Formats: sequence, C-alpha cells, structure tokens
Amino acid sequence: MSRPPIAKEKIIDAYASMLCDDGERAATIEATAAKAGVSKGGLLYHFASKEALALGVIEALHAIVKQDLELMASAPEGPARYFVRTSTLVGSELDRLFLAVLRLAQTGHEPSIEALELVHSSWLDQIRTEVKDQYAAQTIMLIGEGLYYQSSMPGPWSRGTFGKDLDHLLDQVERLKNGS
Amino acid sequence: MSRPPIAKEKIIDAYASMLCDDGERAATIEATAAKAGVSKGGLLYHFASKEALALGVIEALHAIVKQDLELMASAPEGPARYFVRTSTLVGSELDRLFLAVLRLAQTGHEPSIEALELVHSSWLDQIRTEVKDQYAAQTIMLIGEGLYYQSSMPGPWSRGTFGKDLDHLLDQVERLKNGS
DNA sequence: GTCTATATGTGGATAGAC
DNA sequence: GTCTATCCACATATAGAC
Repeated sequence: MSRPPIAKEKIIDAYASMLCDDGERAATIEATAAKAGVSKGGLLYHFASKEALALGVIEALHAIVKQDLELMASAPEGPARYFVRTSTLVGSELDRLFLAVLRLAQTGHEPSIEALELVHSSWLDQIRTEVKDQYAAQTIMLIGEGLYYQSSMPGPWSRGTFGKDLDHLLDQVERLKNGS
Repeated sequence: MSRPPIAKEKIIDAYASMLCDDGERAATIEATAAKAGVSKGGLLYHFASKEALALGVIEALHAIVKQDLELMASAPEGPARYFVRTSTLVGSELDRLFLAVLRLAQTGHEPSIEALELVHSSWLDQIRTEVKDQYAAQTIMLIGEGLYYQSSMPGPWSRGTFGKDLDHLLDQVERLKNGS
C-alpha cells in the first residue's frame, strides 16, 4: 500500500486527467491505456473493469483529501482562507482527482456521489471550526465551489481569472468571516 | 421560429434532461429519441447529426437567457439578488439548458464553451450595473456559480440545501454589495 | 505483468419504405 | 415527417501467448 506499483499510479493519473479534460465519454479504457503507456490488456490486469478503475480514482481522492485536511487544520491563515486560496490552484493533484470524481458523479455514479458528499462535509466541518456563523461558513463553501466550477471549464475565464485578484477575493472572505 | 415544431422542442428537452441527469455518454441519439417518443430516424430528420442536436440546445439556451436578462434588469430586488436567488431554482428550464450546455462544454465542445462565456459575461455585466466594486461583483458571481455547481450534483446536499436558508444567503450577498 | 487477438454489444449515421 | 433496416466504427471484456 505504501509503495503501490508505478503502473497503477500512472493509470489512475491518466484516467483522472482524461476525465477532467475530455469528459467521461472520451476517457475510455483504450485511451487511458495509451496515455498511461500500457496496452488495454495491461491496464485490465491492474483494474479488472472500468468500475474498478473508477473506484481506484475515488480511493486516490480520499487519500489526498486526508492529507489536505491536516494542512487545512494547521494552516496559519485559518481553514477558510486556506480553503478558498487552494480552490484556485487548478492543476494540482487534489484538483485533478476532485474534478475527475466530480465528472463520474455527474453521470450518476453512486460511489462518486457519496465520496464527494463526504469530502464536502469534511471541508465544511473544518471551516466551521473557524467560522461560527453557519451561513457565513456555507457561503464561503459556495465561493470555493464556484471556483471549482470555473476551474472545471476550459477557456480563458476559468484558468487564472483570479490569479492576481486572489487577494481581493480573500478580502471578501474576510468580510464574511468577521461580519455578524 | 415563433412556432417551432413540437417534435423538435420535445427532442431538445429530452436531450438536455439526459445530459443533466445522466451525463454526455448516456445521452445517446437512441436514448434521446426514446425519451422524446420518436424513433432514431425520426430524430435524425430534425437534427441531421449529434452536433446539430448540441447546437440546438445552445440556441435554446441563448433564447431563454435573453428573456432572463430582461427580467434581471428590471427586477425590483436588483440584479445581484435576482441572480443568486434564481441560481437556486433547480429544475427550471433555464437551469436545465444551462447545465446541459455545461456538460457539453466539459467535454471540450467549443461552441458550448463560447456560449457559456457569453452567458457568464452577460450576467456579470448586469450585476456590475448594480454592484460597482468589481471584486464584490465577481464574488457574487462565484456564489451563484457555486450554487450551480451544487445543483449539478445528484444527492441530498444539492437539491434544496438552500431551500429555507436562502434568506440568509441573500443577507450575505447584501453584505458583499454594501461593504468595502 | 504485459501483450495480441477476438467475441460481443452498442452508438452514429444512411437508405429507403410508408 | 416518421418509421425500419442496415453499415461501419468503436468500447468493454475475455482468452491465452509470451
């Protein structure tokens, strides 16, 4: 577990990337295998079916979210600012895995839906340790999720819109935190 | 144009619904035809290809957004509140068409990406007529888009999370509008 | 562990009857 | 305008060689 085969990781990564960039339909076993540099049969040795592949991505998401929650809890700037700031970090491994599972969830894939609900709750719980007003906390979550929505889009207004405006956005968050 | 064939509307509606609920892969011509109550050949008479079907959904989105912008401009509560409030109206025709085009955009479909950029700009422009601080305006857009993100998810925390908390959310928006 | 070959199903699109 | 029948391409998954 601590040293998983390299091939498995490369396959997960390729599948997640294709889900994000091209959608669920384009993320076929064949295309994933090609991107990971293995054959179809080679992929199916590690993941016996497409469903197994999806579950592999979910597992990888949970692992990295667990790390992120620890960083979030101990962030000097506080969980809320940490959450919003890191929501703009498109292209990170967490970002890619999250969006990949989101794509699966959007097809009605139950395990993915449950995974995202769990992740959402975990983040909200962390924010509420800092932001006592539950409505302010929910609004901050919405801002972060709005950023994810934008990062899930190709095109100019998704990647980097908030690059240099991030400070201003964080000011808005500060106002929500401190306000009544 | 003012009286389009009933079949065409039913087909557009069926395709949009399937895109939202089941994703782009499940929204096949065959499944769309079945849901619309016509045969595959019957559908292909009205829309010669899947691409034509996608363009039909985009056209329908632009038509309904145009209506919405007029309502938004003349809303007594102001564009910002109107935008956030109506972002929670999952299941409306605008909502379904918007999410349908979003699904297409997420596959890299260029016409859909361009359509969403146009819609996004239109809404932001409206909000900025009321909210002069551009960062507050952007933050309000993020909240609305966070709501869309949530509404794009199946499961309990998407549909109706903000049903009775909407007033509190609108209070947060009010603070963003007036503050700074 | 990784490959090729193949069986089976399904999607997109055309042709042509009604 | 709507249908059925059909062709072709491709996706999933299995079998079995190396």
